[in-house]
Amino acid sequence: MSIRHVPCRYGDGMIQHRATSADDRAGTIMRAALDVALEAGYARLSIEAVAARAGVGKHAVYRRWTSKGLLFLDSILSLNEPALDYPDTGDVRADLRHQIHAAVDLLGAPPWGPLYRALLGEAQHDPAVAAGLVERFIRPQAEKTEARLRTAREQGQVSADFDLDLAMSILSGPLYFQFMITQEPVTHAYVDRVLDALFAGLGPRP
Amino acid sequence: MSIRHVPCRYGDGMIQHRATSADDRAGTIMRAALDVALEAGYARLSIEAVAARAGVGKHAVYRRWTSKGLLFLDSILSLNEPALDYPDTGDVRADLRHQIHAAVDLLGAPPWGPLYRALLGEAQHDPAVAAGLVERFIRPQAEKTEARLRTAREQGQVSADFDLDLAMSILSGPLYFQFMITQEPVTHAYVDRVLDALFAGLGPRP
DNA sequence: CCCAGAACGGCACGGTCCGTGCCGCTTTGC
DNA sequence: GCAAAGCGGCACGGACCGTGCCGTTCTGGG
Repeated sequence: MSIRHVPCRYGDGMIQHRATSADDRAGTIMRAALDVALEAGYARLSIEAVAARAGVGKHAVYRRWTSKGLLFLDSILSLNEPALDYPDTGDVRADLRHQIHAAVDLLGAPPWGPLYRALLGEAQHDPAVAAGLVERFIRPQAEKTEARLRTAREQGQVSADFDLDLAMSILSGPLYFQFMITQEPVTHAYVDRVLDALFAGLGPRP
Repeated sequence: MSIRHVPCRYGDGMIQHRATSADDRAGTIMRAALDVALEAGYARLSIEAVAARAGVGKHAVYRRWTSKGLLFLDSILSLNEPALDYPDTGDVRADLRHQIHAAVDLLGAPPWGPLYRALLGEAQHDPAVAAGLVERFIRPQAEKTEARLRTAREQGQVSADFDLDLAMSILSGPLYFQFMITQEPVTHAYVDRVLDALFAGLGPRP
């Protein structure tokens, strides 16, 4: 059996191409990219190194991805697209805490933490990577966050005035700040302190 | 008159070197780096291009900076180290708003916005750049923010429970998220919405 | 079943930029 | 006034880039 024009099985960063059920070349290449990045660091991730590691020609890479950044984006997302959903136990703070702890455990610490940081760095230089990252990872997460907070707001667990469009920025922003700017570890304790501060607000309470 | 071992006149990223009052080579090189970055983008910023633009040999660059990232860090900071102080009018929200608007105007929009984004991207790949950026720009800003909020807390304008160590993360994090992750414009209106949400808090008000 | 076309691995190429030597000259500071 | 250090210019080997061109293998429509 053969498939023609596999519809972005490996993401929008990929160029469409033919493939068969036996065509694991794209997967092989992405796995090789992760291997090289894990072993040598993102700085030494080159198309040549990936092709050599995967045992394919450079054309096989260039035919599928237009840049190293998009290859790396697909490589990372091919592993982590599942998970990171919100539970709904009825207690929004507990649910947020639980989901953010899971996200931080996955993306904030080795082995994936350094690679996720490198991907975010690449996004600062390559608009295509930034767009793909937002479209395929950040926005879906933002929508889940917004949905969970909307439910909570209807139940009176979140201020009726709260601007849901800002939810992702306000909840994740401080954690990304810690991760990307100060580059100190993002611990569960830190997440908890941020959540406490955000729910309480800066303004004085009567 | 001559000076020996100029003490980091151009920042910690620089290697110590002799200089005289007539030695404007470091300044010339940094200005050339900014010129090249502004004209061609950070991606095409190479030591060779900077040296050629500055009219110096490559050694003159390598003798002063150990990496392209540290040269770029010094170049950016050499322009923007002043300003960005907090006023104290007695109204903490107005003061925060005023200072953040100024910071966003300077670093969030052309011509410096794209270069600041590139610098933050470089910091994701080069720990020395990240460390220098935090030490020389982020931490001083954090301390100013903390100081202003401490005063406000003593005056009852900020919740007595608020964790001042988190001030910079919580106030700046959402803006950096918008700037680096979604890469949408950081407008004054956006800053105001974030401030409103942070002061109100997520939790329901009685 | 066959064959045109596409993808393949391998190789080589010119190009850019790296970081480092060496040369001969100028500036510096004891 | 002289040794040392910095200087611009130049050339080098090396890493990767992105792109051609081989001859081979796979694939899918007729």
